[in-house]
Amino acid sequence: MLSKTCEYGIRATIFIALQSILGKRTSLKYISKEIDSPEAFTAKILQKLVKEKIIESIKGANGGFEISQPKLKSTKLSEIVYAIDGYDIRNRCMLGLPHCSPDNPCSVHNKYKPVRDELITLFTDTTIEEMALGIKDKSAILK
Amino acid sequence: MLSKTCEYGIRATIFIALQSILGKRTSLKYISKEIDSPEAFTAKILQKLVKEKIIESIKGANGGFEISQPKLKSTKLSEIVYAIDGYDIRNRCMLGLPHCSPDNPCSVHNKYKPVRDELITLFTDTTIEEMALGIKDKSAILK
DNA sequence: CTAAAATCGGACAAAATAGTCTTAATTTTA
DNA sequence: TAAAATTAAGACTATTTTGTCCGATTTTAG
Ligand code: FES
Ligand code: FES
Repeated sequence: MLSKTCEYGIRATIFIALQSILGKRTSLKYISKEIDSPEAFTAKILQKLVKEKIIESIKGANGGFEISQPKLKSTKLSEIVYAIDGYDIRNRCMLGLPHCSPDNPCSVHNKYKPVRDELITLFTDTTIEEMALGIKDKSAILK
Repeated sequence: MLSKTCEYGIRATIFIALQSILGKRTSLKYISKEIDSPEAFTAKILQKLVKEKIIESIKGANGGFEISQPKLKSTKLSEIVYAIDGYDIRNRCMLGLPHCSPDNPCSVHNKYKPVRDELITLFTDTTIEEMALGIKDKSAILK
């Protein structure tokens, strides 16, 4: 479904968001500890998310990662997914045919399309803040 | 979502099913041509499907692959998926947490679970015959 | 100014997935 | 019976994904 890279990226973003909501900046070391991910690998993913302007990084001592208040509310889960895994998921054929389309459908297209559409809706409707608040009020976990 | 191995496996099974409906037995060479897949790799996948008793193979000249009439109707798409990709998809956490459960949900569990359930329903409700008939009546394609 | 704490960037390594090749075994047909 | 057509099986290779390591850069604190 999602690559491991993307899974780590989403969990890291949620944790950075949580800390930002609490008014704190957080470090790579702490992030990878709290989301239970390999530190060096997570560093690479965070670099990507910084380049894609989903999170912000501050170098040097007392540096770390954070997300601005406006972005917490405006950034959707879909942006993380597309930044890391690309747009392929939006119109990939479930049976691997080169072009998924209603004109040349595979044998499961008509059943799969609605499910995939719901997944895309989930991605585009869910905000980073929303996910982070789930962690804050302890109705969800990160590891 | 599904591995390439699984995609090839499903497409191959659909094609074998179609030929069986038409009363014909079909060969590896023809299958990989008709589903546009690498021949040697497809051979490996078919071996697996034979072992799992989803398709039958007949060795020697005029040999090939086929599916019995009863199995065409009784075998579900889910059986192919589980045989090749395993049961993981049924309860894998979208964010990669080690155990997906409603007791310890990740930040998207409540939204994702229903979508995943629909996917599983798609798998368990769809028969091989149904998929093959879509190819037969030209309402679906295989490559 | 210097040392420590942090991210950045690129090369490298390991593991998983995808795919190939060669030889053996089986069956039909000439 | 021998050749041809076919699947079976195992070793091998290639590619992609996942992950590590190290040195450079930036910033703060003493
Ligand atoms: S053509 Fe296969 S899912 Fe659309
Ligand atoms: S816990 Fe993440 S999808 Fe269920």
